[in-house]
Amino acid sequence: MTTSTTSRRRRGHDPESVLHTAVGVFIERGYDGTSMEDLARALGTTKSAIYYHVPGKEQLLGRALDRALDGLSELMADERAASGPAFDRLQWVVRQSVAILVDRLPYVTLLLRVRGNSVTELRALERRREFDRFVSALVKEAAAEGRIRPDIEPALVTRLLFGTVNSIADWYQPARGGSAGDLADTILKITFEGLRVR
Amino acid sequence: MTTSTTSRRRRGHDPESVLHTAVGVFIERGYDGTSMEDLARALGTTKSAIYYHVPGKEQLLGRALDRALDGLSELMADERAASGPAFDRLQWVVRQSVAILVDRLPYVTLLLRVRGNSVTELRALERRREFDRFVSALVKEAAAEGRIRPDIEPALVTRLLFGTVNSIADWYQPARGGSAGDLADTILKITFEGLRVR
DNA sequence: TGGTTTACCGAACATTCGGTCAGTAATCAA
DNA sequence: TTGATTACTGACCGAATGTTCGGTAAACCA
Repeated sequence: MTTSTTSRRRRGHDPESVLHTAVGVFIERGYDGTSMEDLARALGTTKSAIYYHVPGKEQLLGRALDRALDGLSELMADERAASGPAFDRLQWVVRQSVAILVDRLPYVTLLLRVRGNSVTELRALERRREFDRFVSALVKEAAAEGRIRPDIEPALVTRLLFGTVNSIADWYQPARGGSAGDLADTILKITFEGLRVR
Repeated sequence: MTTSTTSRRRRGHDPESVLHTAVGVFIERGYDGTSMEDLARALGTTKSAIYYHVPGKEQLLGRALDRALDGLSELMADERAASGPAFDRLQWVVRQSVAILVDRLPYVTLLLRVRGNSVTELRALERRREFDRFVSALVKEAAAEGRIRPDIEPALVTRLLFGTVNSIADWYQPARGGSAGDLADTILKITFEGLRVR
């Protein structure tokens, strides 16, 4: 046996490892605050070596955002988001969103910070808005079913519900925090049953 | 009467108006994504004119962050956060936090995006952590009182509760959304009573 | 062994960055 | 009227930015 997995490669990097490291640095310093020199340092190489593996800084961001967004797309395409009472589907979507967030943490973290500064970011924002509309419709249905409180606008419920979910990205550490399932349970408990003891 | 308010000023800008505009642009494009040229364009002046009124880009950020943090400091110093049952104090702190967020929206928005890239940002993060500890202690007390559910870690409750509150900064538009008081009512309803109809 | 490909290096590119500075027109108090 | 102050302008600075390119050592295939 020679060195690594398949089709042995002699040294260094590949597009995947560059992306992985880049996303980490992007999160730490912000995308705009990260220079290619910063990336090179984090990878232990030179700027020009990076360009051998990936086409540039913005494409690096684009690939990262797509990983997060593909997760959400798969979620929306799932049959479990399409059949049954809206209330149950909503809970399933929240649970799955937590799972995706934890599973693809760095990519989703990056997505949540995008503000639309470039074509890449604008495209990502548009795909993200699609998911928002999807959830919003679910909340509206669940309200129509009479299963969630009718005294708060569905649009506001959606925003606050996913504000809670997305805030995970600000503090979750895979090593310390519990499993994604436990975290989802907690979030569903708080958001649907409330904090107060009764 | 000559021109404006007190001590008439002939043309243009002052530190306050520069800060106000700068914060808007910082939010739109991100601090690192904003150049002094961008600021000059937004102000309808030149880069060098900006430097007549303010010492530089980072100080601009520092002043903005201080406005947000001073709000939180005043909150912590308030007597209503210090006496009475922890449960009531916690609700008061949440309500006040929403009020500050809405009242100083652009400054708080900026604060919530800080990651610690410079001395200015690190100082801001440290002050923000102080507030987090303050809230965390309150949650712990309220749990000890038996008024909030005991089956979720106080630290996690704090994070999710303020994840919900802080998410306001991502979508609230003063012109459209209701008053800060109404918004706080809604948030307290959802977080303490839950979404589910019972 | 020889030629091709892979994976890089270092230097350089044009551009943009935050910031400085000498000069100046307009307004001010005296 | 004059001298000082205010509020700039425009040219410029060195450093840093993302990206390109000519070269090259090592590994590969024949």
